[in-house]
Amino acid sequence: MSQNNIRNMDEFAALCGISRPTISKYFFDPNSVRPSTRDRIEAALKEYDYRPNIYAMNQNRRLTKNIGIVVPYLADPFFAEIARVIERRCIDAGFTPTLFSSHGDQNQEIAILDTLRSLRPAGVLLAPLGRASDKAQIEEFCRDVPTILFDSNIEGVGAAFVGSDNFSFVSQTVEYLSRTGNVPCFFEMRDPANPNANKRRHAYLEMMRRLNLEPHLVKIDGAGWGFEEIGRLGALKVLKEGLLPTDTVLCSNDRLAIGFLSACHELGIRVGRDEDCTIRLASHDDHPYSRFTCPSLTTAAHDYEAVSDYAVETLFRLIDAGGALETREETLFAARLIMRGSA
Amino acid sequence: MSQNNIRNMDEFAALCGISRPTISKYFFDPNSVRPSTRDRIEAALKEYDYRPNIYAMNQNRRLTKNIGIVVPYLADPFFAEIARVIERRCIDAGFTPTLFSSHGDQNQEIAILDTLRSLRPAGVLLAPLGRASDKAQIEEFCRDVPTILFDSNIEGVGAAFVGSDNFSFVSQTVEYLSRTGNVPCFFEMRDPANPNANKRRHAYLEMMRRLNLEPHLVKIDGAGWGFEEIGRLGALKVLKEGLLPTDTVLCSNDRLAIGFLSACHELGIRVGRDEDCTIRLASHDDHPYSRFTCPSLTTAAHDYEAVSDYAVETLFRLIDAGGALETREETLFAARLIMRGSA
DNA sequence: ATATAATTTTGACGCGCGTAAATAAAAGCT
DNA sequence: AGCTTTTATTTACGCGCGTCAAAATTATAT
Repeated sequence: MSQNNIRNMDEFAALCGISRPTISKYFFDPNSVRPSTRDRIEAALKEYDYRPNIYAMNQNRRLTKNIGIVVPYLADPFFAEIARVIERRCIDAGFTPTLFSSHGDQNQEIAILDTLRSLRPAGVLLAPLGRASDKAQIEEFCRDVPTILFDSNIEGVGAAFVGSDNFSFVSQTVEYLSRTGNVPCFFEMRDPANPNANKRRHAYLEMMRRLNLEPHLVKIDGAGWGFEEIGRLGALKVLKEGLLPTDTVLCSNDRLAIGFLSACHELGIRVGRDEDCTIRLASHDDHPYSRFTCPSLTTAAHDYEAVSDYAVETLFRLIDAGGALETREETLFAARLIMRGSA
Repeated sequence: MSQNNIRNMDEFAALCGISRPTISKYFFDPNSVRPSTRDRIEAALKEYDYRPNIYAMNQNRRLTKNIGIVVPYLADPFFAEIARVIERRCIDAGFTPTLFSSHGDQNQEIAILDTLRSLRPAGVLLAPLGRASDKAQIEEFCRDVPTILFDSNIEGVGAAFVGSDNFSFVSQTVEYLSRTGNVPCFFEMRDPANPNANKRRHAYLEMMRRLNLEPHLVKIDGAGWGFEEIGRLGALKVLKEGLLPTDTVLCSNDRLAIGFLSACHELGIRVGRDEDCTIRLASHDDHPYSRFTCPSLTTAAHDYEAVSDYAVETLFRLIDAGGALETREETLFAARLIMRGSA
């Protein structure tokens, strides 16, 4: 690779022996030029290591190759993991993804949408904060920018929603728990930040109705995204005051369950299926850490790959379709029960 | 806020009654214009909601307001947390941070540096992969782009390094453990990905020498960034085969310790200070989950805030100084021992 | 009020590339 | 070979803003 003193596309085109508009076309889509010219360009590219100025490119293109990925809380490894997969898919498809985290804060979420507007992305994959989101702002954003919602739905907003089927999660855990032991109570935050939490509560109630069992909701206080600590404090209170209606607890999500386990350990309460255990605990999400808790968590797992892949795929369809799909699709993927030590 | 049909800075300048070059100056640095004009611009800004085109801006500016943040592994909440703080500081200082994760992969790290070059950032905060990094490439990058290394040092590379003092971590845990019980052995990966691991091993050996105690290194196999699983498998092997030289284990980092705890639970081994416990376990990092493990982890904590703040502050100094500091500074922050249940 | 310094305006050019239309060349087909 | 279709070239303009120099204005100090 020789020293590249190439300042712009004109010079590179000259070195290639190919006209600048063709080079420009190549960089927008390598497949849009004849294979023989593509080869010549790529040979020159190898030799001279030229890269077009992205600012000049994006300024004038109808559509950039940028994709925004927004997650509500990146310190949650669940979102880190899903973001990783999505990022990979975007890069492989020739896009430039940029990752944003709202860090659980409404203002940050709005600020991100603002930043995203000026990035003029081809599309956005947005996992909203949920209850804490400013829905009007998100709706307005989605009108201007082709957006797929994932993980957490907002009715009617965005071109499509891709997520997990909360009923599938809860039905499996409830069925399993009630089949193998006592009736599960449902442990959750009183004011959950995420709409999935509400769907899970309803699913629990519905499943209990179907099974002809009496439902018990255990609601704990706490706000924000520090679910482990909220779960821990809530569990401490519930356990100390003997408020637990049954010996089988189904947490709304794994992070609450991690806190619950921590509380149990503090109080010397053994959790699991063994004879010396007094509580069974199960949960939902298959959080990356759930297999390392003590005991490991029985949980219903997201189909990470399917959700990520389908969300990305839907976004690409949306982009190809010029920014609008015929109808707003909602796609839900089923959960997979993972039986581990805690129940 | 009236409907903004403002297409460019010219139109906005006309609406302001201020010349475009002055507006341009304002957007580069609001303090560079007279307070009275600043007020007029900001009043108009409120009314018309104009935002300059970032692509046109960045194309022509000598220096963008972009800052790149690169972490080796975002699914590790430790990095997610530090990235969050750094991001905040950058935004508050009027910069536009972009977050990248190498996801533990050398090729990704190189690809990120490549992307960063074309972003022409004012500066970069880079936490390298460590052993897996292509040092030559990073070195070359740092010659072109003002870069501060953090978390993981590469000798002589970058304008400065800001991180934690590994000796401070290990000296405190070793001192505490050996004072309150049996001599600790050091539990680590045979080929650690991160250079901090090597520093910690040396610190352990040095501390043991000073205390006139016999050191024991317990090296386990495994590659990659799935430390919990590596720790779990390593611990299972060590515990089953009775290879543990003492009842006190000091893990190189919390994620290994989380895996270790998981293994202990599987084998029915109780960990902690209580009488019925057979192992004491301590570690380093104060991972966000370390307080929720069972038992909670005694660990040495990073001064997250100090590291983040000083890294950012140093980067700003570097940018102000035009991209080069007089000498390469290495700044290390001391750890803080956090005593919890595991030791 | 006057001199001086600081700020703003005017006018103009350039950045690197996208894009469009007309033309030319190449490829594919019969 | 002659035709059609596809692809590349030529030429030219525009995007939105940074930046520069000279001129005009405004603020500050004496």
